[in-house]
Amino acid sequence: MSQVTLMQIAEKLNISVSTVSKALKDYPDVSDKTKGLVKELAKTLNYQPNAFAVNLRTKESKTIGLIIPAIVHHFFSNVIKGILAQAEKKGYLVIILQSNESYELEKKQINLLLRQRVDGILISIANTTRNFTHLSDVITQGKPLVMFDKIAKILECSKVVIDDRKAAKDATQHLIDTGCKRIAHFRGPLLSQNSIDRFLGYKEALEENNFIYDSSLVYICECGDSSFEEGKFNAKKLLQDHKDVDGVFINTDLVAIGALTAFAEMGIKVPDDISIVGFSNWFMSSVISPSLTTINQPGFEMGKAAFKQLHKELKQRKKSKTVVYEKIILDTALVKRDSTK
Amino acid sequence: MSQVTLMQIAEKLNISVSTVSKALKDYPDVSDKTKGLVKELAKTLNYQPNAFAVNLRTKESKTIGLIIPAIVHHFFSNVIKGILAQAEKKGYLVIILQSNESYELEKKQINLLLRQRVDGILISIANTTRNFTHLSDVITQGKPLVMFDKIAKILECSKVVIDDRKAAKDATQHLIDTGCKRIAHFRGPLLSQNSIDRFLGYKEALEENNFIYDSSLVYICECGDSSFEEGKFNAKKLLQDHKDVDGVFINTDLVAIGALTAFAEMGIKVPDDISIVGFSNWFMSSVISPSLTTINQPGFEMGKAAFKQLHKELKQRKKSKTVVYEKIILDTALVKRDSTK
DNA sequence: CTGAAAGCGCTTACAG
DNA sequence: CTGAAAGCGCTTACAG
Repeated sequence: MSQVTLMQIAEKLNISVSTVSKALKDYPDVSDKTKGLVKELAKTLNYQPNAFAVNLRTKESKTIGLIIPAIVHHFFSNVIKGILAQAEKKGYLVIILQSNESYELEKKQINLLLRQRVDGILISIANTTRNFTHLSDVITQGKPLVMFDKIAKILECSKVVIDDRKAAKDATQHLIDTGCKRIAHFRGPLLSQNSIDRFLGYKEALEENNFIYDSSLVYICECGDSSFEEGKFNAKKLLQDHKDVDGVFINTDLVAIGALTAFAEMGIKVPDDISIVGFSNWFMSSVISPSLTTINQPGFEMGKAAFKQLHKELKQRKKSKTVVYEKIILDTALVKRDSTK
Repeated sequence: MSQVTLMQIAEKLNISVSTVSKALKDYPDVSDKTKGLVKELAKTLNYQPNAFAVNLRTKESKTIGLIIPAIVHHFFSNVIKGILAQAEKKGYLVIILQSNESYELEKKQINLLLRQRVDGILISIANTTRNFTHLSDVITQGKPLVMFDKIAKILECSKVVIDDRKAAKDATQHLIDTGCKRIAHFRGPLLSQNSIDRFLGYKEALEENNFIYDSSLVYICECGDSSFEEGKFNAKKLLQDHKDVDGVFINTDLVAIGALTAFAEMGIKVPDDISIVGFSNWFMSSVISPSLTTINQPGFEMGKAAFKQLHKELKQRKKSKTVVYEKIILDTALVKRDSTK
């Protein structure tokens, strides 16, 4: 029923609490006989060390915090899965918070985690986050912080990312290789670092192939959030503005699927009239019709790598070694499907 | 840098630790002057109470555990979102674990959470869970447990669910109302409670409308996991076995989308040749073509309701009131789209 | 090989 | 109004 303590075991065995504690932890200076007795009784009483007391003594909780912009999101939920899988292996628990792409909330959540004394923090920052002092505070307090996917470039800490620019360049190059002559781009939120990098990759591909960059072909997300609706909206606008466009590279699969839907409604044939490449490789993209050519973004692997790096730093700090920040770049790949020729 | 303690504040102010503690918590028996001084200094030093010590004293951590079969899943990620939103409001943190539909893992995770001394547990059980002692242990230990969606009917605790049977009946009735004469059912895993209830709803609708129940029209999930592939597989099998089927009620949207894809590949027209109703209302179902008629399952609301109930029980226990278990049934609704006439 | 003691940082019943 | 003291349950350096 109520919780068994070291004290209770000690009393029943007529030995001291210290000896019980040491016996359970296999200290070499306890006799095998005592160890046997203690362990047996602990087992029959179903003794579980009180984590609160252990945490207070050892100053660590074997718990980390994770802040993520959105959970209902194919890519991010895969990242979470990767983090949980790896954390479980190493005996860590994960407290998850959703920032909802809000800087204010993110800041508050960092404080919550710090107050809870988590051992480290994993974060993918909100689109609206411009100020990073709440994050540098984490590092100043001596807690490891690892950023993934949506990172702050200027912050000194470990990061796990993909090469957005290169991936976007590959996507655009694929449109060029399959014969597109005039290629538009839906670029998502203006200030998101991923969006910026993907935009730059798009531009770079155009330049390398001697295409003229035309800023009127680049559509920004008006609504702030990269959504299905936005894809529909921009697709319609695109058709009004530019009748000659024959290819679009779209920032995110969800938006691409919105565009695909709008094109279908308007009788535009994909890929015959317009080719589309998305980004992320959501499951949905493989079952929509036409299925969507896209860039595979390895969410599960990213989650695993992020936790691994955090764990590495946790160990380095424990041994008072100098912590080495790393930037881990995961591979992306173009997944060719039916929305391109 | 390193953490400020009550002791440090007390020394700087030349008062006792007890007074500092009480001042910060606005005890009425501390002078306003002292309170002012303490609070001011606490603020400038950025004092944060050490959660480990507070937990040890108060025997609660304001943290709950959540075990869920899968995270990369539209419905469950919505539930998580609802839980986190509500937990945040009440000042609780949530440790999330994924059981992967494995009973063994689920059992281990319950123990992990118990050892961590979470204040309560929220769970949707694995399909493979037959034995519930790990769950009744939670209740025996005096910790509140609330189950949602995938519940164990025999366990005495609060539950938040939908009426799977009624919803399935509505789905089947819709097929009947739109003219289907011979209706198949893809029922998912044999032993999952939800699957059983949905199957019973299907059967009930048939009976009420004087349709003859034909068990050869019911397809079980062979692979154990309700997947896209399973939908494709069963759809093909269905066409081989029964040329006369003109409607299918499918257990889960993902499987239904698999079936939709297989039908498209084989030149079967939906809904002209066969009508389909899914279950869950995944986002995907609204963008696929033809869009899928389905049952809306309110994930976000379910998450909110589950946390609310847990919180209620937490408060009841704290006040030593008798805890009243509740069964909360949330409304579902048929969402008519293009896969039915 | 065993145990007494100190201490992690807080809360709260009690004394003054 | 303030403070000394006990205690939450554990860990570990130290003494014997």
